[in-house]
Amino acid sequence: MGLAERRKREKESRKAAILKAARKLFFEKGFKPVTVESIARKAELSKGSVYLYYNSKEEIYAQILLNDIEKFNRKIENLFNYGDHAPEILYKLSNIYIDFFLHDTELFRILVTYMLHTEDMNLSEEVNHHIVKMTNVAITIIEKIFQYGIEKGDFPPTVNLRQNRNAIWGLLNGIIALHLFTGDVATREERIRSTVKATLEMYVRGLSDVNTRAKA
Amino acid sequence: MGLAERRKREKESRKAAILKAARKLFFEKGFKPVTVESIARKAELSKGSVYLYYNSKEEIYAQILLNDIEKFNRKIENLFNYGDHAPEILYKLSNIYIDFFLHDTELFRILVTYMLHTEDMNLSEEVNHHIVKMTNVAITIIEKIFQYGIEKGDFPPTVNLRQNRNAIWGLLNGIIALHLFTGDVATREERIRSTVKATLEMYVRGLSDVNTRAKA
DNA sequence: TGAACTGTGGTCAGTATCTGACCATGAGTC
DNA sequence: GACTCATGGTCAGATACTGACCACAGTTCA
Repeated sequence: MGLAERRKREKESRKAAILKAARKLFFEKGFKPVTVESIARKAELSKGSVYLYYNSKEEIYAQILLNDIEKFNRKIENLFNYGDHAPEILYKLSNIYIDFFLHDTELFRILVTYMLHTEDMNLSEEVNHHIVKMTNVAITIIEKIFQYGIEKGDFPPTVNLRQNRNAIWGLLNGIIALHLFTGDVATREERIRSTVKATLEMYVRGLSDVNTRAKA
Repeated sequence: MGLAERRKREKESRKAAILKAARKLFFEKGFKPVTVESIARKAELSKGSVYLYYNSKEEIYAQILLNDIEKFNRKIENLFNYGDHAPEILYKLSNIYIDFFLHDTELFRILVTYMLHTEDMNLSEEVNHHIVKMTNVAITIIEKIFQYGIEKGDFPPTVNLRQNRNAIWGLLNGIIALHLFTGDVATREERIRSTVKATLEMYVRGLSDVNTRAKA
């Protein structure tokens, strides 16, 4: 409650307004079609002011990614704290991951592009770093779920961590991609969630069958 | 939702912040002891900025008075619209008037000073004008209530409008003044309201008695 | 009584913040 | 390969804000 505090508050409020405006536009149109001028107008500022708070259009984009990734990390932080069985944790993680991309389809496009090793996105090292980091976090957590599942007896001890981790990661992204870019938008969420759910159930059943058959 | 609108909004927000800060300080300490610097600090601005929005300390004060007076006027606007009998309207007006000064005891002090014709407040013509105007509005409404009471048969047609108007105005201010500046603050509101209520009831009964006795 | 002191309303030169015309560049067109 | 167009980024000028400073009224004290 002072003069300096007020100015600091207003500065942060400006930065947040720019980010909020940019997020909406990026979400609607993607990266390239959004002009800095349009971000400025939506944030009720001039273009020059936008450059007072961020050094480039890309920096704005990177900041949005960073925020989203942090939010994702916070959400998966507690996955193991509810005493769920491994398949349930796997299912919860999938839904968090789906939420994430329903909220930011553009990020998914970047992620896919990144995974395909194309360089035409022309993203900075910083942005790339965030994406890599997030990808690693997600992949690592899947591996941890399998590890946990083995320890708890949900999965047979013979499952190959790395192999299953990659399989889940692949099927998750594959299903999301398939539905995110095709079909009716209105039914998209429902289609993704139900397909992922069914596929995961099938997959987990398959894991146990292997075990059962091995025992028989 | 545009750039110009945002700047206008922020300007108004600054003016409002200054007024809000000043109101609190004036209410606590009166006019003189409040420094412009203290208003600025409470509004999280510098003194110079305060002078960007208002030309003088007195102008700030006048603006607060004006706002309060306008609020008062809005409240009494509908007094006649509920089909109440004249004594009830009189009672409601009294309570609005009491609310007004419980909210701004300093204004009451000014009003009393003004009514005593002393010039030591050194208020500008503008401030004086507002006070006169408000006083006139209140006095006029009391007279109207008596007029209305005669028409509706609540009061005998023989009552002298001007005489009764002055009497009510005097007793109202007298009771408020007595309790506002004496006794325990905690019980102040209750003391004022109950005394005014009892006095008004007595007064109205007196009016009718005159009528009854005249008829007998 | 008047010199010195004190406190505060009001000023203004300096600083921070904001703006949009302008420039450089790259993509698309013929 | 010259031209047009769109847009990311720059910067000189405009706007908003700050606090040291001044004038002066009121107070103290010899």
